Amino acid sequence: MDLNAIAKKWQSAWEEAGIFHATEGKKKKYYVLEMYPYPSASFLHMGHVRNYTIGDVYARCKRMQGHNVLYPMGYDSFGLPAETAAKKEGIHPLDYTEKAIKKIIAYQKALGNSYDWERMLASHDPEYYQWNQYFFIKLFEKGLAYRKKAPVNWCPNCESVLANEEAEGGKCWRCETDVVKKDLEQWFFKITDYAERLLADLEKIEWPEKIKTMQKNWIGKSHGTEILFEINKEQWPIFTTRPDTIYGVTFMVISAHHPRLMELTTAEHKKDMEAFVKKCQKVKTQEEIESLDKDGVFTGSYAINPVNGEKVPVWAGNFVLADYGSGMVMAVPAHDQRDFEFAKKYKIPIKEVIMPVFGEAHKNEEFRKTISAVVHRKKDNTFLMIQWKEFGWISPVIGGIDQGEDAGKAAEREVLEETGYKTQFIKKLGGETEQHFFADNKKVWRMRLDQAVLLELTDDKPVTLDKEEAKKHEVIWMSAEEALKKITHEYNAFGLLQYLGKERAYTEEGTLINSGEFNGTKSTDAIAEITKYLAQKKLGKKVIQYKIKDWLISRQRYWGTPIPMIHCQKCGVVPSAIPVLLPKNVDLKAKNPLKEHKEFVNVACPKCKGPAQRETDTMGGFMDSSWYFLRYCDNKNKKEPFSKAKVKYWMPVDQYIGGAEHAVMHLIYARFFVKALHDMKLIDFDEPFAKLFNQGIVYKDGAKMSKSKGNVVYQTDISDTYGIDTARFFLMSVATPDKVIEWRDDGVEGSYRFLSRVYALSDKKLIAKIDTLTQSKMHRTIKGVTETIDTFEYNKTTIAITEFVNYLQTLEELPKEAFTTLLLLIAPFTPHLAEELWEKAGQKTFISLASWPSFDEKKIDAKAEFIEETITNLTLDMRKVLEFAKIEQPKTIKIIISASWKYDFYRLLKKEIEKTRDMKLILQAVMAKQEFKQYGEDIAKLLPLILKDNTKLPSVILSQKEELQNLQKVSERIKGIFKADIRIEAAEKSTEAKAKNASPSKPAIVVT
RNA sequence: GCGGGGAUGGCAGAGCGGUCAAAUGCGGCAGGCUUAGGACCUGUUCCCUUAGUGGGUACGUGGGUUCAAAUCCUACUCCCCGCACCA
Repeated sequence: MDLNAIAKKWQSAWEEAGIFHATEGKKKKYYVLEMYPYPSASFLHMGHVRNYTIGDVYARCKRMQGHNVLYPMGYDSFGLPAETAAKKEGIHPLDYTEKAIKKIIAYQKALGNSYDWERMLASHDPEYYQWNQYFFIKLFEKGLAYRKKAPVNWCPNCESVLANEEAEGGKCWRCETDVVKKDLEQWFFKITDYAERLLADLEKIEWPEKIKTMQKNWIGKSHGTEILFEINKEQWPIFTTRPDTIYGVTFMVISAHHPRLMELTTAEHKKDMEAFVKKCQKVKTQEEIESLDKDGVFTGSYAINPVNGEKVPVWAGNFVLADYGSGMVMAVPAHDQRDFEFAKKYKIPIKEVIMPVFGEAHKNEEFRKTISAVVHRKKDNTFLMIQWKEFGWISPVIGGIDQGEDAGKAAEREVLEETGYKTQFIKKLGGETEQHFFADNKKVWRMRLDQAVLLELTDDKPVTLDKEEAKKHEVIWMSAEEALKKITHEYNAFGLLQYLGKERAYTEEGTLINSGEFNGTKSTDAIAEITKYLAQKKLGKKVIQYKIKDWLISRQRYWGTPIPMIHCQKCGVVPSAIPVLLPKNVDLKAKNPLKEHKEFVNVACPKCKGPAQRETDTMGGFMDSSWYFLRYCDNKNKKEPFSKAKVKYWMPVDQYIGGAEHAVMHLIYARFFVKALHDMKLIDFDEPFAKLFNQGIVYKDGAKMSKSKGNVVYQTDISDTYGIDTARFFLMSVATPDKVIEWRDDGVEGSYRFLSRVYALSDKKLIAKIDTLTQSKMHRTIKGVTETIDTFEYNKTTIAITEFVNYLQTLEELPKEAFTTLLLLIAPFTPHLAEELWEKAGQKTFISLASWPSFDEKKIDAKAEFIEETITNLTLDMRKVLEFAKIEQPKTIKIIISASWKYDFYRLLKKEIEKTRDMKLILQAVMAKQEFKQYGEDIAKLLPLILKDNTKLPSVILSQKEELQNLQKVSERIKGIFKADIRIEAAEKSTEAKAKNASPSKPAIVVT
């Protein structure tokens, strides 16, 4: 079996016959799409092989199931990697890219995927990117493309914009200069206009929940209130989700990147502020941002709190985002952790306005005066102290104490002493774990997150905490929630919380205090009430905020689609005629090659014909990938991006396949783009991808395969030795395709051996007739394969196929139908081998175009399979007995069927063996799965009785009648196997069974 | 910190209330075939005991629900993957 020769043979046969070319037709379409790759010039590794195979299996299966399948491939060929690689190797990006595409096509063809190569596209091709420009202008005309200032990475030394990759660590990749953020005019798409629809329409699509959640978080809808604060006689809006804390505002913070920051900065603070802003402008690495300390400078201005007229200082801070909300926040240090940290650092007052309370007891005035609780919060231990009037301080412990008794004990004591309370340590309670409790009373609370124990100590002896013991000591077990309710209701306790430690903010809900007329309101209610109050005074309103930002499309790079705009002094920004071709003869060493290219830049204004300049920014690559799936539908169209009719036929993509790393960027942009085109009436659907599948990554030595790490296994490493079909089959059989897998060389051999066994089957004699058993197994396999392919559970598919092959292997002669069915089922996985054997079996057509076999549930004959299984087991057992009895050729065979406990069966057997060495047969009837389901109810009824006797479950449940019938068939076969006479006798109930009274129902049926 | 997904035999990976000492593959062991090795075939592979029945311990840890739990609930621990100073 030369799998490489076979692969070559069929790959050229397919290509010659052009069988994977899809044309629009009447058949039901199915669009399978893999995310188009960046054309790298290096070999494909096993990760690529896996990704592409996942799609190909699906596409092939759908094609065989009678769909008109569109399965194209193309290349995301614009972008920084080509530019960098080209610079490194001194070749032009165009030449580099085209060479790379040629290479990758060759590698991909060697995979044997059923791509329609005629629909290939590459985004750097003017035939493609001119339509980017077309759409750009469309979006511009719709007001969805606009220009505004935005920060870019800027190297002051090179005077050049840097890509994020070039500014890693905040240093320029060329000169190591510190990179700064600089505001430049940039192009944006107004994706924010679509935020709500992008969120709502997630309901419409079948995507992994994980991706949907990521998109939801990315869009980040939040309901809140916009509140106007007066600063220097001017109203400044801020956004908050916690208007209930407005009385606790002790300062304001404006973002260091806020465009109007300087307006608020008074002369005396100007110098400090400028230094601060400069400091904030430095590009930070991710780690730096994470560990960044709150930092700020006072502006010198004051804001007036609209609800109480309080004057609070306005600070500039590094932790406030300029482009979320209004770039300024009201700071409530008592109830927001960030504000808290800032306030601590700059010694700004902290004013508490939310009081944590539990239950409703706080509404009772009397308890307010007499009962209080203290929460002491430290970084890791939280203690709740409750004082109630009859008992004094009680210290329940919430969490933490088991891990570090000493720390817990010390901290707790500290709290108690701080409150002026004399503590008494009650020694450990409980069994193995040391647990500490404090109390001076006859009641002790112990609390751990979800449970609380109230111990009523009748004397000073420690009590254990297990339930039985607890009962004796009147210990009450309850959930924390219940316990708190009990405190507030039954014991009339009430928590007035203060933060003794002042180490962190209280961000939970509670009741308002120090909040004027809103005192006593629940904080959750206060959100609405205060918003309403502000709205009435025209000082605030309810608003919805999204985290999603407009899509920055501009790149200050050469290798991308030129933005088709012209800047004219007179007419402003004017769309250019298209296509605007990317000039090839540029100085690639220049800081910005397009800007230096005079003929490109200097043009006449399309409106006034006066001198004007072309936009030199290019579009980011996500523009290309936002509509390439539409272009596949009509990739040769020279007049328009696509014909509406063709797109209408093929779109939306039925099954999209790609990595989860695109969860937010590409997958949101494409959805936005399609919605925008839909609104322009260019297409009639508004979601591009009906179903999405995320494949898992292939790891090796604990890391993702990558050239730089040197842990790459290339396509050819495996295919040279074992053939590409082996690689495909192996990769699909290791795990479900969405799982991360670790590459291991040894498994491949197993797959190769398996394919060899499939190949060996083709040497068996094919017969026309098919027996019921084979037929049953066949239909079972078809069913399993069909269902598991559909849900991408390919590893189960391969198992179903393997089991079928194992069975077929046992047959002397192969029913042709079974064999061809096997080939059809395996064809999506190992298409070349399948074609070869298909041909060998005398078929004239391509298996790739053959019809998928259908299954008939009725043909799955559980009984036949049951009998077969019985015989197999029986034969094995018999052989063992024969060996044991040292008898070669038995004269008679006595069959004993146990329909009952193994115990009884083997007693009988033993007896038989002792009685006569002529006994030649053991039969152990094995209960099939179906039978169990069928008789499950009866078993359930019997169970309590059986269990009373401590007896094992019956191993066989069969009706007597059915059993006898099956037995006849079994005996025939056994007779053949052992070439002996067979006698079947009714068996008597074993004496042992009787003696043990193993079961009240018929325990054993012995037929001899 | 927030959100999502996990933890199963030497390894990978199914199972998701009774047929479970747990599919399948890899690896290990023994036997057959071979001059030998490889390939292939057969058996075996948690522990104790057996010719066979039998018993014990097991699906991250602790509790719970159930006649019955790898499977359901609950808490904890650890791992992975996203997002992250979003007010």
